[in-house]
Amino acid sequence: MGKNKKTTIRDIARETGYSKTSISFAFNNPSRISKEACIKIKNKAKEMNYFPDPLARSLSLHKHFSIGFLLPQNVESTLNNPYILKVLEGICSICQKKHFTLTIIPSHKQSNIEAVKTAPVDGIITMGMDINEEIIKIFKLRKIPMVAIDGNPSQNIPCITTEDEKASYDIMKEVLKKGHKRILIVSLKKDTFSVYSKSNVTVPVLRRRGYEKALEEFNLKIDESGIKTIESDCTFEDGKLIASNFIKENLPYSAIVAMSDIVVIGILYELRKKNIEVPKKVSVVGFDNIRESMLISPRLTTVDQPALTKGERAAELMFEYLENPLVKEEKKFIPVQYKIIIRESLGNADF
Amino acid sequence: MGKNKKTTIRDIARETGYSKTSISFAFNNPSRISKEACIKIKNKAKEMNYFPDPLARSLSLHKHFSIGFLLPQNVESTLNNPYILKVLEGICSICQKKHFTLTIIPSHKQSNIEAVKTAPVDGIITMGMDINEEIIKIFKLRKIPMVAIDGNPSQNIPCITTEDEKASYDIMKEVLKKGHKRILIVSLKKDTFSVYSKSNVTVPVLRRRGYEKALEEFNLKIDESGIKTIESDCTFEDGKLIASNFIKENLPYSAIVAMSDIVVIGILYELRKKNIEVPKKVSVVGFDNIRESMLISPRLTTVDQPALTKGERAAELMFEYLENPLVKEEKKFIPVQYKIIIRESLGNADF
DNA sequence: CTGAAAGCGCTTACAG
DNA sequence: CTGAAAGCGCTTACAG
Repeated sequence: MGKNKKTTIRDIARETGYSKTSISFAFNNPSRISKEACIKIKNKAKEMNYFPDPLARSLSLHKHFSIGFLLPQNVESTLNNPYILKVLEGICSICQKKHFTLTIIPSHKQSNIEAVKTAPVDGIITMGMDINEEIIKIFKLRKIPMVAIDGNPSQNIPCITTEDEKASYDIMKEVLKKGHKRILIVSLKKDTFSVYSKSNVTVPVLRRRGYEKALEEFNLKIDESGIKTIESDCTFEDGKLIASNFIKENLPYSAIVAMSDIVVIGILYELRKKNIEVPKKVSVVGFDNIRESMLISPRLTTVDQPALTKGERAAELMFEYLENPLVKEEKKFIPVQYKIIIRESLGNADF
Repeated sequence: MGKNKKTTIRDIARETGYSKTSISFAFNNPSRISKEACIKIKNKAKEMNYFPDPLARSLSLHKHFSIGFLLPQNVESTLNNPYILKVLEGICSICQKKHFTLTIIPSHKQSNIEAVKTAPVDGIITMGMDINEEIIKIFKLRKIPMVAIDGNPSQNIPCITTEDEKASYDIMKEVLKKGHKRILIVSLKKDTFSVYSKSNVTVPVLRRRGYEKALEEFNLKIDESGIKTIESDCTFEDGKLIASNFIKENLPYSAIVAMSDIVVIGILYELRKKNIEVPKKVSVVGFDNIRESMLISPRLTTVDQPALTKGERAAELMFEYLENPLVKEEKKFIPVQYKIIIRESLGNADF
């Protein structure tokens, strides 16, 4: 005891007189040995506090019993975003059901390739469009399945996705129907939710396209006639910052349309602090429908994304691949329903 | 390629003519071989898309390069609690820095023992007092370190803890100073944040003690003279439920004191929905100071717990043990500062 | 029902 | 600078 080494299968074999094979069977396949042997072994194991080493077991079995979640950005911004956390919860609840652990893989800009190479997982769920081709290659080399959430269908990776363009079109339309003509679009940096940005199809790009399409129908265009766009980090803090600049500039827009609720929550927080009434002075809409959206005053008009469901579907798909490798080649694409949620933060434009 | 097996160290050895030893050195200890050998090997490795198998590497090294976080409750309630998520973020940010992954271990009531046995981690961070002795035993057998957040100092496990009793005393005192005499205490179930409840010292118990002490000073006592206590799950939903019962009963209390912000947020949400003014009709205070506390109207009076810091400290302590096994025996106890946050949700009792 | 042996893919003390 | 060999602690096809 104490500092010595932990008990191994060999110790139990020695002590019981059975072979390592039998010990192993006692734990994994009791029907292969006699009842008597099994009982003796189990007893001795209990007595000696033996249980199979997970690492060795994994090596033999070629299984880690864990699925990975590759963070789309650094920890600070991802784990601060209620939307992502909700997705994580969905994944984790399926893992719980399957008795798997969930391995969070923080992604450094420089080293996420390394992280993906070494992560002790049976499969990886990524988030965001436009996954680095090199990362995809590693998955293939490691022969582990991969599922993308909010992925880009064209990358040939099974994915669970919201129709971002259409949803953005819809919510912008709501804003325009209220008569708004001077609009500040709070965009996300182009590589937000991109494990590694290279192509041009990312979530922010799609959402922007949706906005543009709706604007067009009203003869409006970004960067012209009072429609401006700025980029923000996907954080509460950046939302506050944007709002305070907005205030300094004397509220040059009648509506703010943002690509992420957490940013909007920051904006609303700051506006309220400065006693700028919403939607009287300015209307605000978001995207995601996180819990905070219905807590804040006024409650937020936004696009509901079923984050929990997304996580669950992704994990379920992953387990399908894990449990039935034959399915693997099938490239699935699972769309998930969004919903426009109209609440008080959107009002009529004040002509 | 394709369906065949992945490239191993032996393939590279065969192709380059060097031994497996040299291949390994090229990756882990280049100074042990000639520059020329190293280059040749690296090139061939790149050409053949070789990288060391993480599992095999772990087995040899006896390291997983991952630390575990044992969820104190099922996924649904833990990953829904912003306080716990903030702790998780703290842990994860340290893992990111150390290039480790973070393995979330969902805990089923029946099988968390099993989960702890098999989790592929180098150390485990738990949350909550009163950790099951059997679980502690497994850590010892696995020879992996353990750090408890909100742990019970008497259990002889290094822990990061808020002075729950004192903090609860302080906040209750604030409520009493405002003249409240009819108070509803929304307690957490006794085993909340307990991996496995057995002893009597759990977070809810300590908080209750703090409340009682403050009440005593005002000659008040739980279950007497208008002070009642009810238990809730640590969820937003249960908060809503409590509030709606409270409303049905015609607001028999002038103040609600709850042990968890997320519950309070549910309560406030429901009160607002029913147009019960806070703090005019009833005052409300919480515990944790999650972000939602300052978003909701009215903003919440509560106890600030530095959740992020807790997670960071716990992880840092863990890495200290991992990097310097000699420190291991030292039983550290790191207290973390709380702070009473006074906001609008607490008002004077209406005499 | 039971066991000897090969294998999982690495790392590393040791010898040369 | 280099390599043969043992070892990490399991699992399992195969033979008896």
